Amino acid sequence: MPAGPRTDDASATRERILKAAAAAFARRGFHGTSTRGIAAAVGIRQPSLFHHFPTKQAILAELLDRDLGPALERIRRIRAGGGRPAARLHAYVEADVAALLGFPYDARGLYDESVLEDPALAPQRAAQREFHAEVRGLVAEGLDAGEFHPADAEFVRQLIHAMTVEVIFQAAGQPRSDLADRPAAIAGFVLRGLLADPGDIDAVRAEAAALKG
Amino acid sequence: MPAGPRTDDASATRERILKAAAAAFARRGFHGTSTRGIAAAVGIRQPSLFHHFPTKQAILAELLDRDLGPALERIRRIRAGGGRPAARLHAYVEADVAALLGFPYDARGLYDESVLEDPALAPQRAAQREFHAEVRGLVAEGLDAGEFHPADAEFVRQLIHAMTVEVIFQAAGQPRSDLADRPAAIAGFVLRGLLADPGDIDAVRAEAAALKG
DNA sequence: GTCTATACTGGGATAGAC
DNA sequence: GTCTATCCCAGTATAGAC
Repeated sequence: MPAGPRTDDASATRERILKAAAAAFARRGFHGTSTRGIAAAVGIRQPSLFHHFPTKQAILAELLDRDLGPALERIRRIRAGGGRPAARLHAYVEADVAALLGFPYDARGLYDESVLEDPALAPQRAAQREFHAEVRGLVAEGLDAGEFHPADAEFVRQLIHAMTVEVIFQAAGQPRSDLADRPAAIAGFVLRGLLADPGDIDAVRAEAAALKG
Repeated sequence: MPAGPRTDDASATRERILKAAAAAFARRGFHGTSTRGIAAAVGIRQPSLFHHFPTKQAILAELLDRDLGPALERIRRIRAGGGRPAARLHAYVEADVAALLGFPYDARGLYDESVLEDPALAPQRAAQREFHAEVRGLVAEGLDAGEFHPADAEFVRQLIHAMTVEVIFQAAGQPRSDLADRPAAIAGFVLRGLLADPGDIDAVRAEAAALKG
């Protein structure tokens, strides 16, 4: 049990650094954010940051890990389960949007710039690739089954990604209660846009709800 | 007629700077892009940039102007015209996506970071606000007419924005011929997602086509 | 219109005291 | 674990020759 007052303080500060850094990345982008600015927001001096993280990139890496890890787990669980592709995609979009809204750090700045191309962030880049491949695979299943309008799976994946991410730009500064309907709203919007047979939407929604429970 | 060989060279270099800067902003973001990098891509030395643009921000400002000016004109023309809101929205999305695909500079890096908040870019920020207000107004018309699923107009506007912008992330490095169907594909996707009556989509598409001609 | 040389600033990271 | 002091580099922008 390596926990004690000193450890608690340290991890609390680490947490505040992650929060402040995420907020700053969201506002100014990674390159536009200075370690001095992060430190000021936390209430410590700039060099003190480096007691908690070896580099500025390491802060970003940790934020990415905390987002990507659960995201990968979610999509893999859904892909491994049963149900028709359209229902599983609906369930995935709902779960992903809900997770983004519940993410305790501001995720807006995490994926914008191509900071991921830096070799130091290769693991995170790889995780993101895997995640995208899983989503694309799920879309491809629906296309192969003839459930969706014919389209390029990667193109559709990007549209879905754009919409799920968009919700966090809305979320900033809004009360949670106003956003409770977002997961279902976005999943519904996506599926209505995709489904070859529009009348199918209610059945898909019902099956997706069953998959959740 | 202020044109001559020297002027041609100068404006040609200006053009190459805009292209190179846009590509760099897309890859690294505004803050992640150095004037040295832009100059190297153009094939001149870093200080020579400042003969063509007073500051690095001025390069971004010009790129924004070239995108926002026509975009505002497009949405205003559509809003001033007739037709039911759903058809006009379809026509707008098609026109906007087509324009983005035809934009001669890489637009991916132009709106990501909140560089627009800098006072030096206040005019561009104002233009963007106006543009958003027009789109939101068009969406609100459709909502008021009962043509769309009930939703927040600003939320819908952001979803539309995310999808139209997403296309330029796809466009990078792809042959134009593969993208010819994108405007119609995205407009169709958006309208299917929005329409309260899914069976309406063909009528909307037909009226949108008439509006174009 | 582009060059070299350079001023000046801000930012990431280290050293070492407390 | 945080501090002060400081190093070092990258980046924007200017001066002035050609």
